[in-house]
Amino acid sequence: MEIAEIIKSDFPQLASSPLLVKEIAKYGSIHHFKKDTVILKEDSFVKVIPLVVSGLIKIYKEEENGNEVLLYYIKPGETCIVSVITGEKNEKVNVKGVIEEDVDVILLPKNKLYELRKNFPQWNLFIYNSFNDKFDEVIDMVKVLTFSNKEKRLFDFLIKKANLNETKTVFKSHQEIANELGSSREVISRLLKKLEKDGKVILSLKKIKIV
Amino acid sequence: MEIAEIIKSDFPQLASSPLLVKEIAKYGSIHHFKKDTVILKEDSFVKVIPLVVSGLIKIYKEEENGNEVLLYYIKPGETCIVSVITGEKNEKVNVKGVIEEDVDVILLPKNKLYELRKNFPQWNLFIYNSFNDKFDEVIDMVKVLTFSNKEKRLFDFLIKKANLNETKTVFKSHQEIANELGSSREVISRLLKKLEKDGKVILSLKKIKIV
DNA sequence: TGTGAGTTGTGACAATCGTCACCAAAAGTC
DNA sequence: GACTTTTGGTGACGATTGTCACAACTCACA
Repeated sequence: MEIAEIIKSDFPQLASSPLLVKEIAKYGSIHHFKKDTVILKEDSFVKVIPLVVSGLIKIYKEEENGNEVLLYYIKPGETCIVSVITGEKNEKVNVKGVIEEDVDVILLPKNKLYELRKNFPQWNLFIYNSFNDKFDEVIDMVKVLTFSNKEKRLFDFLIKKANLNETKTVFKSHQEIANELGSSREVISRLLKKLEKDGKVILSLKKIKIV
Repeated sequence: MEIAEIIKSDFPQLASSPLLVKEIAKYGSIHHFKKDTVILKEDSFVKVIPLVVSGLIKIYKEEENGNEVLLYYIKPGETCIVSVITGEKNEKVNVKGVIEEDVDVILLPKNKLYELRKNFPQWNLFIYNSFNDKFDEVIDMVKVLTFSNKEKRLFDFLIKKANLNETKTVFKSHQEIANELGSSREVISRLLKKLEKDGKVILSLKKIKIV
């Protein structure tokens, strides 16, 4: 499929400007990345801006000691605001981005950012919206972390993750979940067992179905 | 002092464009707000965008049950990104903003936002920068909330808050701190006592000095 | 100078959660 | 099929933290 067609169907906010669509089609290129590919490396400079067409990208923060904190996922129809902002500012990235499920992305060269920002208000609004969405997500995370226990945090995570696919199922091991939530495997196992007893999830190997 | 002068001395990023300074001077107006004034109300629409000249604004999220979560402070030289973004999007605000220390602000009418964004790349970059800064702060908060105990969280908070004035002193009661950190007064008292024993702070009534 | 509201100190207790230890079950490998 | 690796289950224990209870202190102001 042509880039212009993809933008029109998957990025409605950008599609409202035919000139902008043309511009993106002209300078963008389609790429495919496989699961576990690192697409954002801490302390590196951004060269391209991704517009996610399919798949899922995980953005998280990694500590010196190997700990990680999940921040959010980038879904189809979204872009990576960290890339956009650090790209515009010519600064180093301070989060990590990894392909969670194979993605198709349109990549825009970083040096086109200024032009897009200057000439296309729709682009700017798209960025503002993206920023707003992710900011809200992270703020909500702060709220949950402040007032809720791990069980709520875990359940919130499962709901959010499960909603990203049709089967309402999370395909992850307890260890993987523990890593993303900054907890330990044993705790996650226990809490999942409790959620199962309460009829909220159904567990099987590397597979958690939301009831 | 003239608005143009203030911009030039306190908002270097904006001052790089004389035309932009002129524009802000033309449509902005200086206002003073006293401590505890609510300047951002949840579920309301933004009418003006503040550029903080002096003082401090506290941005936090309030729960239904009265709980609050401190998100960040807006210092002199900064603007309120939540206002900018929700202003541009014509959406309701979902956080609360209260004057923490008497402020002088330049207020810009919301309907000038589009023009500024469209005509002045410096404005846009200023907004991007502001967004980036606050996003980083909140992300860091997620990290601390995930991996650190209350003592670290409390000490981080004190450091950050104390650095906003020259005396390295936080003028707050234990109860107020507990509210902002989503904890209880007793816990904060205990931890502060511990910090004092460890020689990290000096306590007196409604006053905590960082050593 | 005495009173009261607001602020701080602290012990006791329970719930939550991280960690260690060890086992069981499932999947992959030869 | 035997072995190894990965994944999941669970008891025990201690540290952290929220809560209740109650005492003590500080300061404004009458």
